[in-house]
Amino acid sequence: MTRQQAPTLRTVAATAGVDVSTVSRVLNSGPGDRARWAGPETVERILRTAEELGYRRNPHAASLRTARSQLVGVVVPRLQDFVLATIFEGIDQAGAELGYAAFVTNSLDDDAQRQARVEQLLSRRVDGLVLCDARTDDPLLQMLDERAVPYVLALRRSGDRVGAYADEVHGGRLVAEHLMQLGYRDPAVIAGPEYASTANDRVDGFRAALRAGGLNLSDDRVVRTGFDADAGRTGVAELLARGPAPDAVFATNDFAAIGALGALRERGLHVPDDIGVVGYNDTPLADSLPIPLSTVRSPVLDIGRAAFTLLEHHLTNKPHPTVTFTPTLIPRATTRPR
Amino acid sequence: MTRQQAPTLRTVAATAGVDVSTVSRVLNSGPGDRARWAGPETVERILRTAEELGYRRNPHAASLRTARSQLVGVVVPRLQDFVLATIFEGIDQAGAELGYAAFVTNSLDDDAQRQARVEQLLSRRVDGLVLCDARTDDPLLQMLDERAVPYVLALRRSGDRVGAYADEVHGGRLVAEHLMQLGYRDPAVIAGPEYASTANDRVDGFRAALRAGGLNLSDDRVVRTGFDADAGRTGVAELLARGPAPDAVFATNDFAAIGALGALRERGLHVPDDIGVVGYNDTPLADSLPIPLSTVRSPVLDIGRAAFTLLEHHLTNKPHPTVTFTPTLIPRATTRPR
DNA sequence: CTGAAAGCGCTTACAG
DNA sequence: CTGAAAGCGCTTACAG
Repeated sequence: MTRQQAPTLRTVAATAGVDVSTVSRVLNSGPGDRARWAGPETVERILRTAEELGYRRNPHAASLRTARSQLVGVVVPRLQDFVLATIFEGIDQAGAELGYAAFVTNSLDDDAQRQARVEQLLSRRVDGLVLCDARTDDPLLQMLDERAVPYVLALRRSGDRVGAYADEVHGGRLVAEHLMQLGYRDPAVIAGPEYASTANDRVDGFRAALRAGGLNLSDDRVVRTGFDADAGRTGVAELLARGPAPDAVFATNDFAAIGALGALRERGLHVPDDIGVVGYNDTPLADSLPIPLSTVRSPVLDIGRAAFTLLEHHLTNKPHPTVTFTPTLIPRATTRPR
Repeated sequence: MTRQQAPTLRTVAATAGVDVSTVSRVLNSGPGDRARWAGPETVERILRTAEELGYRRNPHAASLRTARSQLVGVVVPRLQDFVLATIFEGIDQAGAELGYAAFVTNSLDDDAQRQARVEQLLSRRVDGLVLCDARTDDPLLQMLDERAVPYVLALRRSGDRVGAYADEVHGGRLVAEHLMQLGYRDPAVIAGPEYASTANDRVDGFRAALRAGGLNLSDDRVVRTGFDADAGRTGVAELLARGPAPDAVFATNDFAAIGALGALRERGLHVPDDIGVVGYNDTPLADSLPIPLSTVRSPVLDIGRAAFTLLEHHLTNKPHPTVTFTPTLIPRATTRPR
């Protein structure tokens, strides 16, 4: 059996005995206003014929005509990262509900790669972009602004650009309050890279809450590394090299926290008895580790959904103000009362 | 500043003083055979003009005309799974090199969802599909066969359909040989769901190698659960409920292995002293766990790349036989000589 | 309420 | 080597 010749609007029109324009109008109207375009029995006949023939509109023809592709492009640092994969899923879900399809692509937080990926997406004629890899200072965004390309941000902020975010400052604050409440007095931070607003905001919130609680986070209690397990190991090594061990470590990412856990173990420091550890993101594994990890969870699926909605509002000239979601602290076994 | 009016072939043709057909032919030829379509200085002029005007072909117009979209659809069980995200990345990379773009979507291993996702992809007029969620018995694939939709499989097999796979039987064998070599004599298996060929093949290879080594894997040493950490916990509970503890556990997935690690710990069984544990996939975290996990690694990026190549060969009527990649054992701290 | 026509931006036989 | 023409499958003013 060979691939069936896909029926076109013309086929449907001929079979139903009406003009293609009528079929087009009926098929593109909601159940509510179909009556505006054809008599009830004509509508019924068209619908039935399209159904029987298995008609599907050719999106390329429609795009060509309307100059709208119903396609969006999503740029993430790494799709292998659970948080980003989930944000994409949210975008994809919300998009599908409105007839949009989404392309995703990895930027690897690399300038050249980001640039190339965005150009490819634009070549594919996406209607707009969701960028999940914004930098605090970001020339790419300026370029998009100049070219008037519709886009929104997600997760990572840049200036006061519109996007769907988690309240990372609040997240950092939750961690500090949790630690203070348990009696920790000398915490340290292993933070992600400077170009990510998320890492910065978490540290800021953490520091502010500590101060409000009468504690000071000195510079030698903060180390900036990356987002992976290796960063956690390096971070612990660095902190311990600087002097006496802190009584808790806040890693701004679960992977870094897990790396830290390993490094602490090698040095004979017991968690949570000798030292507390808190991560960020609530990675699926956090719950299932031999010592379940205390961490912070943000509603990342919702962030993805909201980002798409923002973009769609942008594309249809509706208001689309920034939205911010609130994270929650998930206390588990790597912290406990002292 | 408003979005620039995108230059079309017509603009380029007018500016260069030639016909659109000439521009089209020149732009669509490789550097080698451009000379077939225009004189050298004409070619040069066209290329320069297109460059200066920032011309990009409208892919929707091209698709409409050629009935080829240069789009492929990828269906994965879950993009949140590192292995699947990496396979997608391979497909996307290899596709981009040949001018293809890829859509990904989650099937969640759910029949209705898979069906719906595939239909959406087909509505978008993808040229073909890469399916990473095939089942041992799979009605969806039969449907695609009947409709003559071009597709290839990746990772999970179904019958003898063409795809890019890892030699999972070999992977299972590697685990068994590793354990026997270290002196383990009574291993158990926590296996993924029956509908996934990967889980079945790993168990088959494991069992065969054990037998070759004079060991027998009895039925009560095998428990079938799922692919996540919870499955690992449940698996351990089930195994221990059946009688004396095994001296090793092979979980066919790292997440399950990590869940197992947690459950063993709660029961006071020390890894690797009391019991060895081996996972599968070499998840990023495996290396960084407090007790680094022994596991098996398959070249999943290559599997993704190969899957795309297979599909592209299919689409262009070139031979495209199944390809199989060989996994490697990564011994770490959850197993050791007894 | 329905139809006829134009045109979106390409590619590709067909001529010359 | 280059051009003129047709047509892919839609949508949308414009008529009536």
